[in-house]
Amino acid sequence: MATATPPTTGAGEPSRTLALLWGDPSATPRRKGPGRSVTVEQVVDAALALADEHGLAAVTMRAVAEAVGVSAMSVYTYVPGKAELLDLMVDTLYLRMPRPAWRASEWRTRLTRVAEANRELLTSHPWMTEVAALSRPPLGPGVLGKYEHELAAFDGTGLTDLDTDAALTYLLGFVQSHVRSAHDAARATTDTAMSDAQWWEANQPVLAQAFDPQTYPRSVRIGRAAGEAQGSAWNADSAWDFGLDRTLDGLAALIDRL
Amino acid sequence: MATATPPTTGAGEPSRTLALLWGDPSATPRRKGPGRSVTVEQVVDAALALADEHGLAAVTMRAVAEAVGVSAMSVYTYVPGKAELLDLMVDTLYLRMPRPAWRASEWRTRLTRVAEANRELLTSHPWMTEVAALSRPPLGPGVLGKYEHELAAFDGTGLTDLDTDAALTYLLGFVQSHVRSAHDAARATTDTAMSDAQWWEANQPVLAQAFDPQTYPRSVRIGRAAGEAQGSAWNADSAWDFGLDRTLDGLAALIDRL
DNA sequence: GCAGTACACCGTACAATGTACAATGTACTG
DNA sequence: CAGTACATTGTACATTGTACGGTGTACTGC
Repeated sequence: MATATPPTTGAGEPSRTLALLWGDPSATPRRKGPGRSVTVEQVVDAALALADEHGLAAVTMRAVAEAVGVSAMSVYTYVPGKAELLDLMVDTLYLRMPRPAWRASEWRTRLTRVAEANRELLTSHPWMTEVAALSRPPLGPGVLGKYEHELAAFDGTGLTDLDTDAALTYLLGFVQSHVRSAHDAARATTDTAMSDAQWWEANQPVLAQAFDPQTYPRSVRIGRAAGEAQGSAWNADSAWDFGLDRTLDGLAALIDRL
Repeated sequence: MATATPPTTGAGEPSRTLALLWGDPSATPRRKGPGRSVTVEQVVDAALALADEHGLAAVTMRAVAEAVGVSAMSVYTYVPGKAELLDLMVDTLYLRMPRPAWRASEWRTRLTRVAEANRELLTSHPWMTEVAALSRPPLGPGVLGKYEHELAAFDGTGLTDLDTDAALTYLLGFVQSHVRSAHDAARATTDTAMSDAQWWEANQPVLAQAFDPQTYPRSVRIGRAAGEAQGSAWNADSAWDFGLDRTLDGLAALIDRL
């Protein structure tokens, strides 16, 4: 960051990002200067590989540049800045998601597929939960195609247009929230190189005094119960099943009422 | 970041953070050396003020130091590092939340209050959605007190301990996800100094081609409908009402079934 | 009262980041 | 063939968290 003010995305030419996202139709017949050594797609793929293998923090302009074999500053001739690169990464992955036709007649089955597909995507690319916004995504072909496909899963539910949109956002919000929690939990045990049990053991003296059953009766009881039942205070698969059932039941109250 | 490896939190002495969170009972009778110029609480409050007024990015160790009137490095005699400072900030705000007794007899009313209290907190301190983890929070008195209080809202629902915990996490997940979206949407219009309408206008040429009603029939129809109905593609209050109703209905399917 | 020591405080320094800027060279247009 | 637009690059700068070592202070043991 060069300045203290928040980095403005593509200041001056707001459509530059959109042109990039939509593949810039007037790009093929280039005019002057030397040929480009790589392609935007290669740059984005390199960034994706870095993020998947070493986390979002590993996606630096220099690292991306080295991965594609150009200097750091050359990356800026392909993308206006890092923010736009991240947008492209997200849209690219959205674009590559499979879009099978909705055969199932039950809306619950279709929405379960939607949720599971998103869970898989975010689990394979955990950094996306730190980047992908639900309410103001980059309007690229990936985002739009995904949106259209997932909206189609609501066909036949009888929901209004506005309710369909709200329902989809709600469903995706659950998935994102869940994967984010799962990722946080996994990272906590991973990068401290300390299991739940070890951590608990090491902090026994402080915790014994803090976790007073008189002051926090429910917390202590539930903490113990959760630990015994699922080996840890938080189990990803249990939470997923619980949350998805609740979400679909919540939507059922709207859909099946009609 | 001094090294390329991820910063380990309190390496060597894992209970240091906990001692800080719980107010370090053996801290009052200090032994040697000069008296401390400020207190941990002052440091945390300064960091909170910075985050609230200028966003999370404004919370730098130097800025915090200057705000309390010490040098940058002196902050490290109060907190082990920035990660711990953020933990303290979160726990402090949790600790200060009001905890009114649960008078309402209807569980839906009580859970609505829980959701609204969290929405208010996160809306007043939007940076918390970037920091606060649902699944592995800092185990301080604020987190624990809040947890206990919110668990109590489920008294009388007949849920098992495990289900109560899962239900609370689910409810809070919705709130966090919602506020995050609202924050993203607000920031998008704010720091580009461009309204929804202006943005749409400026990108008309590209968008007209991209938003093809043949390829994306539902998206185009719904985008238009949303824009006309609520002036923007995403309306925070509508989304809140929708989501909260769905969440409570989803839980009702579990609770009222008993 | 004095020596010793533990600790608060601070200045300096370093590695890493995004990216502005200006120089250099290339390949197309007239 | 001259001119120019553009890809590529090295250097540079501001900003970040924090490691390190020096300095002075106030308490402990004699």
